[in-house]
Amino acid sequence: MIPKRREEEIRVSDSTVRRLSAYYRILAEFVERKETTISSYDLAEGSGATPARVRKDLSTFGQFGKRGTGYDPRQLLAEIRSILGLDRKWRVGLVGAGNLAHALVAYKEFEREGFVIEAVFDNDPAKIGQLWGKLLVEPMERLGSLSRERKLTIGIIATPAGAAQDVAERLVGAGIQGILNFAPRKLTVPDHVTLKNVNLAIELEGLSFALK
Amino acid sequence: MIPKRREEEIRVSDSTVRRLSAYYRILAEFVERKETTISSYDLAEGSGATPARVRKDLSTFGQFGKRGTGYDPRQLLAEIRSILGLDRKWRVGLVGAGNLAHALVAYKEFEREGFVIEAVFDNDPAKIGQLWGKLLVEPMERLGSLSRERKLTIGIIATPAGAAQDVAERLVGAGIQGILNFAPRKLTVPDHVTLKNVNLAIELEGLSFALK
DNA sequence: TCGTGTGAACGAATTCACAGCG
DNA sequence: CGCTGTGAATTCGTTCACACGA
Repeated sequence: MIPKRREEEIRVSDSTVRRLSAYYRILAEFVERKETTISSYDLAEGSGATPARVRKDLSTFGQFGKRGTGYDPRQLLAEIRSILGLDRKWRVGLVGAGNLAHALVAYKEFEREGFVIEAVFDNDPAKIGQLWGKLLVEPMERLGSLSRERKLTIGIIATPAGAAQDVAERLVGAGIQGILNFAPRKLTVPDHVTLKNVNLAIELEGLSFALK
Repeated sequence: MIPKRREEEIRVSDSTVRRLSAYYRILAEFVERKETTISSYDLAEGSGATPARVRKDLSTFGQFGKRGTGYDPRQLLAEIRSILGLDRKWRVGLVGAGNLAHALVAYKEFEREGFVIEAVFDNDPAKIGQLWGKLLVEPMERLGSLSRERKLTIGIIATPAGAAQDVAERLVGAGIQGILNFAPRKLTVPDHVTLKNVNLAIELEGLSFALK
């Protein structure tokens, strides 16, 4: 209802952002089911948080609820969409045209949230020129020119570990603002570029530790 | 050097486990390069932690370093391998034979750390019977019998969201101990089964928030 | 001397508990 | 009354700083 003024320089932790993502998905379900209210208890149950935590998270950004009633799913969904920056289109370039890239291109969730893969690059002649849906697999040489031409803002690295740092530098050189790295290698990028890493092995190691 | 007695019921946070995974990879590089020592500063730099944090993390499990010198990479690698439970073989069943599954089967890191994919399942007749390297794509009906036959302990769900809960229940029924879920759906499993979720969209949403 | 191991200090995240409002 | 919004209390994770031993 009353969003907080943006200039207050709110500090938001990484875990808060991850929870907002979780709330976002629960809200989408509630809207889908045409529910007219949702409580912090509902959001807590679906996301694994506590009701107090949910309310604290939301209150960071404004006062969106009605006391005694709860939140309006449709409205809160819109608020969180805006908070997460999902109310705009993100043009994404995907580097490395392997199986993981294939999976990412096929991942419906991305498009739904405004992440549109606008280009796929690889340096394997056997892959260059392949048609992936509407996308043509492009040679690495075109990364710079196409990034600018198609106004890409996010790059996804889905190459083998050995190529990752080089690819990151090319992406930075092409003016990309954020990088999502799936290669199991620590990358170095300038401060003005945001880097997120996903390491599939870490999750399995977490399971291994828990089961041991 | 002196590992801590295990019965002390040490509480280890999720973030500690994730950092141990990071140290593990740095140590593997040091061993590869035949370095004879590694300090908490080296481990901190490579993992994004602080030296104090590294030492605290390690001291949770024992005293592995030499004062004034550092740690022996080979020895510390072995310790962490044991702590993470990577000193044994984990037999993994993969459900859903799509592109993501393909990527996971091809992911070299898994095998290297003891995670061996022993079976792949799908319910699509077009996929059943396909040969993936040495693996035959099996029909879902065989999940129970094959899980037991091949002593699978971990199940990976790489199906569409709609099938995930059903698959999880079949895995639980087949006696699996841990589940790694890639489907964007909240799953319910009994307490004795460990569940880890990986949601590819969450990471992109984090980027979106940071860039907005 | 150098870097570990660790209690103590600190800061961040979470939970408690209740005032406030529909 | 029911559920939000939020200070206060608490728990948990991190950093500091230094004693200790190689």
